[in-house]
Amino acid sequence: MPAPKAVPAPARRRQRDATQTRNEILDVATKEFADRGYSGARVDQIAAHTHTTKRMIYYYFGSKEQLYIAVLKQAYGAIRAAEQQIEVEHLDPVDAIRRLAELTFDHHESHPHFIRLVSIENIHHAEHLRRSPGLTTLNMPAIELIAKILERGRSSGAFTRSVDAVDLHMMISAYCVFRVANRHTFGAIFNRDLTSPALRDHYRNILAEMIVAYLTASSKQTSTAA
Amino acid sequence: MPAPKAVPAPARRRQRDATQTRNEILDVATKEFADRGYSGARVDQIAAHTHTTKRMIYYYFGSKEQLYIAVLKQAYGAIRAAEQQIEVEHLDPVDAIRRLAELTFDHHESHPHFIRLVSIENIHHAEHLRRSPGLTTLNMPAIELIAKILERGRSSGAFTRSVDAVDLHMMISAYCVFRVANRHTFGAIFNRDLTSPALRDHYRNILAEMIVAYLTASSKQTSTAA
DNA sequence: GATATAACTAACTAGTTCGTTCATTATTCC
DNA sequence: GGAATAATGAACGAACTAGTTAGTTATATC
Repeated sequence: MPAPKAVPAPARRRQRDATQTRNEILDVATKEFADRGYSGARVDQIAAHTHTTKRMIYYYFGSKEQLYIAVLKQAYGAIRAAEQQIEVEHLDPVDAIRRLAELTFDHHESHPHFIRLVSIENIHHAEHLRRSPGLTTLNMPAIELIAKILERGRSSGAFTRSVDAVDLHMMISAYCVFRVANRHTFGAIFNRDLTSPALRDHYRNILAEMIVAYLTASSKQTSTAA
Repeated sequence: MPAPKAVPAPARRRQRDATQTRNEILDVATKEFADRGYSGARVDQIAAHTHTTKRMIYYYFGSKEQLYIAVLKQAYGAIRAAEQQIEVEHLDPVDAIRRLAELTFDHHESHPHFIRLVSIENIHHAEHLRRSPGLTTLNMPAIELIAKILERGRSSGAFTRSVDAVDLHMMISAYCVFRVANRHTFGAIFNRDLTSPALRDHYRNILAEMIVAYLTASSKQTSTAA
């Protein structure tokens, strides 16, 4: 037994607190990287926005790149954790997939930082993601979930197509990610704020309708085989 | 005797050619910016990949930022020009919208540079796009085209929903852009190359089916109004 | 062929940026 | 309480980078 540590921890921040310092750096770095991109982010800026100094960034993370990788890891970890929470097994297939799409939509809506980091990582050809074991874990829970719903829908006859789970995930993600990631150029060109709160329900519903329509389409339109 | 120099200069490039130099800089800059992002791009690198020098970049474009804006302008111009070429008025509404989706798909497939520039511009909150008059021209031809098809589909009864042209454009773009823009992270996580030539027809068909299914869905699934 | 000017070049500068050095202070363990 | 170790800070520097200076050469025009 390593001491019960009966200290009441008096709401006071310890003068030296490794994990808190580390976490603060990570949080500030997340914002800076998401905001300015990898090359655009400035280590000095990150330091300036913490209660500590640049020296600590190098003490804890070693380099700008490793800090960025730590930020990526944390961001992906949060998303995976959220995916684990999705509970739609009790719904019938159509409602389940609709619910899943809506939850994905809401989740992206509330995590713009994550989406920006993903965009940034794509600009860099996912080189950091690829080099980080643990981040590329396949068999994500979200895919397993979709696969199960698709299977149920197929056997119940509710879904008229055989659809691959990863493909469906891509269809849903594409819509959700685009709306957040490309809102600035889209807004500039079409003068429409895709992420305006007033339009949120509208766009969430379109997504759900689109996915359900695709899965349940009557077979009349199959392919115009040019 | 220092060489006769009677060479007839056969189809020789002019030693001084303003437009060619300018265009070369623009082409090289497009690649550099698309490849490394705005902050990641190096003016010296761009100069090194041309037949001219860095001074010429400043001679013709004034600054890194103005060069970047010129690159953006050219890229958007090319896309607009391509959109003008789309000719689907002779097809019935369902085939027309399917064709439009497929053409959009193919167009994005063959212009990854443009998609990367758009991603990069979004990282920068579209600040350059917004400040460039002429780039934010509304009433794009693509939207007009979609609006016409939607109208025809509605009145013929082929389409069962009232859909906004900009929204439909967004749905199509989201799918096409995501597949190209996010292929690296998607590939790293799901071990699937979305842009693999072997899968191109597969993904193009999914898009077309999805859009057509949405527009022609029988009204049974409207909203599970939770 | 002389002249004007557009096109061009090499080398440089001022400022930035990542990363480090060296010294100091708090905390833990005995 | 004292030693060992973990955490911290101020200032520095080497390398890089956008932008400039000062001068040169090709081309068109007369």
